[in-house]
Amino acid sequence: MELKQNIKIAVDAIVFGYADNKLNVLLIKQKYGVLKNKWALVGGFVKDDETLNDAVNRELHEEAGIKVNYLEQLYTFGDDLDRDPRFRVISVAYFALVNSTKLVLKADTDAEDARWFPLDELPALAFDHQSILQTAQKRLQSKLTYQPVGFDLLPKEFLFSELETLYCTILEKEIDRRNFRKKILSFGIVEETEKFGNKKSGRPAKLFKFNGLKYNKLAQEGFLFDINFA
Amino acid sequence: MELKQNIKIAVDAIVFGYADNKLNVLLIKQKYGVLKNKWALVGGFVKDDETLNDAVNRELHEEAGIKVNYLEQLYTFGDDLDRDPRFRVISVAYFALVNSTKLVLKADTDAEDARWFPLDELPALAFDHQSILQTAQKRLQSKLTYQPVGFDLLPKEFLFSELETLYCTILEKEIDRRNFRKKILSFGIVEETEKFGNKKSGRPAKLFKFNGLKYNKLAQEGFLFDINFA
DNA sequence: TTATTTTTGCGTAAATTATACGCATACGCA
DNA sequence: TGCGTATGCGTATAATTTACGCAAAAATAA
Repeated sequence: MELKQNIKIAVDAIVFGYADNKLNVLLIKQKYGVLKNKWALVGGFVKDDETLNDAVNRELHEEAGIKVNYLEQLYTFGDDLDRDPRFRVISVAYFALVNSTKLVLKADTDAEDARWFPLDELPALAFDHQSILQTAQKRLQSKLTYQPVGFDLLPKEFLFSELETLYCTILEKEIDRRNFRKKILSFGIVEETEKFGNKKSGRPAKLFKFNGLKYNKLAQEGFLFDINFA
Repeated sequence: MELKQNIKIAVDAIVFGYADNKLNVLLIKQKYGVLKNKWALVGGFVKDDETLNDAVNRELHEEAGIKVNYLEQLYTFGDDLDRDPRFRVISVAYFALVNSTKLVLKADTDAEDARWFPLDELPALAFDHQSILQTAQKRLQSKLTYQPVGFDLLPKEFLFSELETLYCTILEKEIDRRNFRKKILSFGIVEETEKFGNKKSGRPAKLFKFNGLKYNKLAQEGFLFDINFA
């Protein structure tokens, strides 16, 4: 077959983190190339002998030095022929969650700088990364309502109030505290620990932890986690 | 930049049709190449100057001569380095619905034959197309429960019993006829026509039609079409 | 010390929605 | 005319969601 295709294939990762009641996204500033001094998503070209999955994890490691908590394919952007001014690039975007934005971001190989940006304080982004980010945010919002991915954004042990604030922040709406607690507890996928978290004031609250095994079991049985509130 | 990437990018389409209370899939048999005499999904390589979307529509036209009713990106398969024995191929799979499997399938350019296969009578498929098809079937099942895509598989005017049977067939479960009707009607997105459909026996039933405008309006307002039954 | 504020944890009534049916109607057919 | 079959409407009951009340436990202010 004399197929001569001149399209490059890349992967990009939208990494969400959560800290101080804010949703953050990981961005990097490239040292070289057209992206010099512009903020962009973590990403790069796929090597001939690596899977898409390996490519994303490699870029995450090389450009920011992190391992993510949750990773799934988001969408493949290939309908804009001029996404990249250099040549035709099709990008497979991945959606990732990490449970601490306090983790060390090492700016290694290609990246000059790697930083967390709150979603409401974004700098100008390279290429079509702004639009990819919006797609990712929508995915996070909808995912949160039928899959307990919120735990991937929190530390292993957390307060119920933290989980609740996370839901309110991401879904951008008010949720009744008592009904939220009841619903989440009814699933049986969070467990009480003996420890207490410390806040400045108010009644001390127990720390809870997510039971991944229980979740997997229920998910396998086809249980639906309908986490919607009026 | 001295980037030398040797990966080909293809598109594949999983086209679902519905006829005689069965869910069908469109498959083609190639005339030339490694796929000679093997059944496969509609698909092919993306041209340098066409969008992914254009590529799918072109292949659908060239290989089967059809225009689909519903089309959306499904998933990008690129984690198996040996999907294609010839060289590394990453395939962006699309999910499509057509409202009549009676439509003329012209076997044109590359395809020797194009045919509808009931999901329970599939031939051996090329490459990893079997697994792609399974992903598509899951997508169809879940999509049916929160987006009224069932209408894209039926003719413009249909009987309620036909719509109900379609849901039962795709979701592979029994649904109470009366509750199903009540729920669908409650959304206000199907309208009664003056016409009657003809069946062999039983009370004559009115033909209904889907109101796409009304659906778009509700969808935009964020209305949730929860089409789940016990 | 005592009152006030804040946050937690449990509970409950009302509204809404889902589920499981009953049954009269309207045809074809013997 | 009676029977089989499919349609269209209705309704009681169960389950779930929603909207709150309120006491307990701590920090903080008076």
